[in-house]
Amino acid sequence: MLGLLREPHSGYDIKKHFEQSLRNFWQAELSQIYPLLQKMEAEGLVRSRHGASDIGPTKRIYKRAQKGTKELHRWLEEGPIIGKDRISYLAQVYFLADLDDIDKAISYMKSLRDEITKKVAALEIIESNWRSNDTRYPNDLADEEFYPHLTLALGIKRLGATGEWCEDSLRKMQVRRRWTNAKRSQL
Amino acid sequence: MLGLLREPHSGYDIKKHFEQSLRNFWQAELSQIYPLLQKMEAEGLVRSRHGASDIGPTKRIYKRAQKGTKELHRWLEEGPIIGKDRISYLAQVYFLADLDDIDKAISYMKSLRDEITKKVAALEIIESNWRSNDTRYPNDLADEEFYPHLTLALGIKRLGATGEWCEDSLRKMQVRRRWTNAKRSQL
DNA sequence: GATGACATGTAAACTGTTACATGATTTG
DNA sequence: CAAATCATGTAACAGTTTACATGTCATC
Repeated sequence: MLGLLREPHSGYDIKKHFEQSLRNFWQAELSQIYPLLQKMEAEGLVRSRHGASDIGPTKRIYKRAQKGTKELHRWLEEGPIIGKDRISYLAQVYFLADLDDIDKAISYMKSLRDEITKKVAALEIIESNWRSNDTRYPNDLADEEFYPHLTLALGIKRLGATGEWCEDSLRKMQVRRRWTNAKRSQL
Repeated sequence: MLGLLREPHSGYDIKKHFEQSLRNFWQAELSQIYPLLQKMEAEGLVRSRHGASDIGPTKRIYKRAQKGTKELHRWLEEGPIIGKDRISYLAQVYFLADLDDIDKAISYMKSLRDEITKKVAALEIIESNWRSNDTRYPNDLADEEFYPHLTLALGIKRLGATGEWCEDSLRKMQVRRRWTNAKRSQL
């Protein structure tokens, strides 16, 4: 939130940012955003003023205060925060054996692959649009756009790797299915 | 938790599992595990009995009930849960421009690369130990071990891709630094 | 007998989601 | 004027972490 509030934005605007550029690695609901903005204002990290909307009712526009910038920089200079990412679908994969049904496991993996494929395609469209709308993309972008580009690039790379893993896994699982069927027909 | 409780375990044992094989995609504290076990028992998903420990005080041993197995299978058959993973360090990367200091940004990325390198090395050691202790690894493993192997393989693959992205990003950033310095010396 | 690992829990604080509630403004 | 979007919020619940509290058993 502090990062986004380098430029003035309303809570509603912030939600749009979460839905657009940040959605690959962070999300937040309006019901979390509004109280947090109020809390941050009480703490002196941001300041608000009223602003007219181009379209729709008036907004409350927040912007980072000096204290907020200091806090943001402190967070950035702490170094990378890693190691706490949860991946729900991996928890499911981990326990697929419990179904004791290789066909169900394979169809699980296929639908995972399909979802991943969709997501990577969506990111690639974002990137190709960016590329065609800005001749500076990617290496001559201003810093404010270059770092977001890096996060997009990682999103594409990771999802691509995940898609390949799905295909690898499917191949391994299909081999196991043949094995199982061979055994069964021996009975 | 239901997945793990196919075999009987105490809360303390479950914590060990989270610290070992599941740590790459899921974690939980004892203070979350114990109340949850109690809640699940009240709901009839698991049953508990007392059990002696090899070492240390007696344990409360939980095991999945039929209802728990049903619930686990329902969850698995729902299909993949995706799209809500948060990656804190990407939020940091996104806003690195705010520091307005390419050297700080580069040292951020270097320390990210170092952390990723460490993690991938740790996973590779787990895998190579597994491989040397079990000749069936990976394709002839029993299902109960094969699916955990898949999650380990994805962990390695994703971290590897992330490490490559760090190196790519560092190269791009170093080019930008030279650019900035060239500009500065023109003044 | 001190230390550390084993073992189980509670309380308070914090974080996040879902549901509810309200109302303004724009567009068809 | 109906529906969609814009805009801001609260309340209840669910999930998670940190700190606190207690006690057992094995090893040095």
